[in-house]
Amino acid sequence: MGKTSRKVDILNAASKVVSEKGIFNLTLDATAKEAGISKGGLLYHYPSKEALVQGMVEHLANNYREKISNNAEADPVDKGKWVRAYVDVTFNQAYQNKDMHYGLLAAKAVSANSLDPIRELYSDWQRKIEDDGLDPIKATIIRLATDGIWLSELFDIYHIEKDKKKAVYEKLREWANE
Amino acid sequence: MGKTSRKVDILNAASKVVSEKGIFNLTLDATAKEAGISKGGLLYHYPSKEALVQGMVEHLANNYREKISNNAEADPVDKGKWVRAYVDVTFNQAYQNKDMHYGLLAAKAVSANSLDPIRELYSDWQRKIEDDGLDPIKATIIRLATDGIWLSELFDIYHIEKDKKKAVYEKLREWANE
DNA sequence: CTTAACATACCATCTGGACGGTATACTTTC
DNA sequence: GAAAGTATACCGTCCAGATGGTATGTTAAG
Repeated sequence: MGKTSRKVDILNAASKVVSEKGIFNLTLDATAKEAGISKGGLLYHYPSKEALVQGMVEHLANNYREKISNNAEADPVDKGKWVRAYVDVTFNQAYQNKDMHYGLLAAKAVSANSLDPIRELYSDWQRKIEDDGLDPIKATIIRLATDGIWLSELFDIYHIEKDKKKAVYEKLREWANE
Repeated sequence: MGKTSRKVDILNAASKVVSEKGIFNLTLDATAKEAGISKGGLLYHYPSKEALVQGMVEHLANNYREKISNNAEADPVDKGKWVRAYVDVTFNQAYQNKDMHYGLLAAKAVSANSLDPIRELYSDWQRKIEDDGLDPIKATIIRLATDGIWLSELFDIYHIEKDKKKAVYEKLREWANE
């Protein structure tokens, strides 16, 4: 538990508030209380609610970019490495804390352009996935299916059993190696 | 343009508010104004905001259930008909008005259990899709990829070009016929 | 005349955020 | 090296406006 910066503390607190109490209760007061500081202190770091949400989105976008990037670069095989990285990270590394979920929801709720960092991230990935040496349509489908898993967890819509999730994962991985 | 019931008018108005101004501005006042009635009138039909959102969710769940059901029943081939219905409706019929999007967002924002009708719907579909005569894992992947398309439109995260979307659609359809 | 379908007026509460202060650390000046 | 100035990181209070919901009309239909 090294010392994290106060800014990151605040972002984590905001995520926690969204996760526990929903978007409508993501208030400055609640976030400040969760982060253990006052509202004034919070507003010092993020001068408005929109700035706070912006901070959440940028933080998680950077996290994901780095994770997937690291994964792809560590892959010894070039062909399909971005697709595999996308699948692996989403299935196995993305959900310890559900930052991405809550950040996305908050961003969608707050304003249209607060999602811009995510848009950029996705365009980038999509380009890499299409240019990954696999059939672009099949690669896109692998990616979309991965997003589908993600959607179901985001909205908590239906629970896919562990075994089935694993089978899906393995099939997608298999396709990403062809 | 037939006369729709006032209740449905209100639900459409609520959807429109969410689409144009975001979840945070889905207020009773705004919904009433959009529906052309007073707040008192709105509260006569939906006695609370939660009831209003509940109404949105149930309405769209019924719509979708019916659409997919009709599609599947009209399919002359039994094997894979639910998968095809799911793909077809999501790709081609679901987005004229984005009810599902806004209803889902509103429900997720308002309370956990307001998503229950959607959960039920999805469990139902998943069961049918797995028991559709295709390889269950492949059928699930087709379904997840379809959901992925849906996610990208819901969050307006990245725009998939028309041609590519069509190619994805055709590949998924092809798989649904194997 | 009764009931359904609204409208109007009003209220208690909450929220974003502006603001004035405080304590501490760092920098510059003499 | 001490005093003065300045920047950083917070705190606690206050307020205007928005919001959900209630209470009380009013009107039209049957």
